[in-house]
Amino acid sequence: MAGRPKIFDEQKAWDNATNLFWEKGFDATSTDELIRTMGLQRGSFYHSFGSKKDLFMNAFTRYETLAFDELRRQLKASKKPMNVIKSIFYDLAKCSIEEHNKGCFAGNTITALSNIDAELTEIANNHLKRMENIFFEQIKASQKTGELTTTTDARLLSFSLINLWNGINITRKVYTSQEDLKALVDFQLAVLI
Amino acid sequence: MAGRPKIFDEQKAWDNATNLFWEKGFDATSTDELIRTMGLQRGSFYHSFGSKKDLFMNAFTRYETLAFDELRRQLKASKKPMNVIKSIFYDLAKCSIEEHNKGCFAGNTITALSNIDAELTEIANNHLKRMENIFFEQIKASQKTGELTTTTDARLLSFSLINLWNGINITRKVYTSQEDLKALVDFQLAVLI
DNA sequence: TCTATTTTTGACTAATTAGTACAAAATTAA
DNA sequence: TTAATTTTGTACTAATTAGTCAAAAATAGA
Repeated sequence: MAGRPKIFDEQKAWDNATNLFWEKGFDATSTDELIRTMGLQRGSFYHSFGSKKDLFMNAFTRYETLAFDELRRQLKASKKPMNVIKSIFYDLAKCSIEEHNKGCFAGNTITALSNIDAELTEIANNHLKRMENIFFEQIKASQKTGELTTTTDARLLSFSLINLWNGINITRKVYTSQEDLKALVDFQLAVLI
Repeated sequence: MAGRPKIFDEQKAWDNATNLFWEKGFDATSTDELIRTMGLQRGSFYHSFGSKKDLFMNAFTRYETLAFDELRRQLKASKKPMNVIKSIFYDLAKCSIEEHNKGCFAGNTITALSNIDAELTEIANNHLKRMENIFFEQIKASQKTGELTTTTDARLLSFSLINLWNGINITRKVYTSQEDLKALVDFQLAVLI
């Protein structure tokens, strides 16, 4: 396999594209800005990444894989995996204003595109469903091991958690106080006993 | 005051513009589509409504006034005003898929524009803060009258309610089952005793 | 060195965007 | 009837949009 070698940093190009899409959303991110941010030329962009939509889908999938692999690794490694899940929410509360404004990549996408692009909406929908399912599986497991003593239905708890996730990712854009957000998380996670 | 009278229905023009912005968001709504939907001509549009952004701001304010006036009226008229607040959430759970996909006008706006347009984001932020404050005032009042017996801090409860609102308005786009959403609302509103 | 393969480069297109200009038509008060 | 006022309709602009294309450049292997 010969050919002129790529001169841009592929990992960084993906990271920068993901970050830009996450911050500004699919529609408000122009190809011009993507190309600049990713550090390549117009032709190379379309040659290497297909189209703006292709890039978004692949960037999202890459982000999802990285995030879930890491979460599953942490859950497996922990002796109290429910604490890993709880810390997901406490981490949100600790974010800076810039991070607050980024919000949830999936939630942002669904909100912006649910009446615009069915394909991208479905990808983001599936992400949240997978996340809820990770919560569900862990809650069920922790109820078996005794880490959790609550007898509340695991599905209801996981559904409530994904809803908490969705809520905080908007609420923290409006209310940036870390103490207030922490108090909210305390209050909401009190059911996980 | 002389002058040629308007031939388009002003109320309906506002309603249609609001609805379109609500469904598709500020950026994804083009002036072409606005003009068509509002039933007027390009010249009349800019003459009567200024600019796309002016129209959005005025449409949002009009929507906000209508919604909050109605809510305050209901709270005043009811003997159990906390039931009015509870029904806000149960009503969300009962929506059709199309209504689910519309979501919250304010939440949509914040999500789409928080890194794009500070002015429109602030208007939508204030809307959610006002809503949370209506919750707060009512909870405080109902704790005094005895309608609520819980001693949980009124601010924490109202904060939790606005977060529930934000969450459900995304969650219901992903999980459209009315029973599941009702169960979530039941579970979350159990603190209002 | 030659060749096949791949990437880079930058100018190009066609469509869409928000907004403007302005004359003609319509309406009403005086 | 007329002067004042407003809407209408349409052609226009300037900027931005996503995406295309062909030629030049760089490599590995024969």
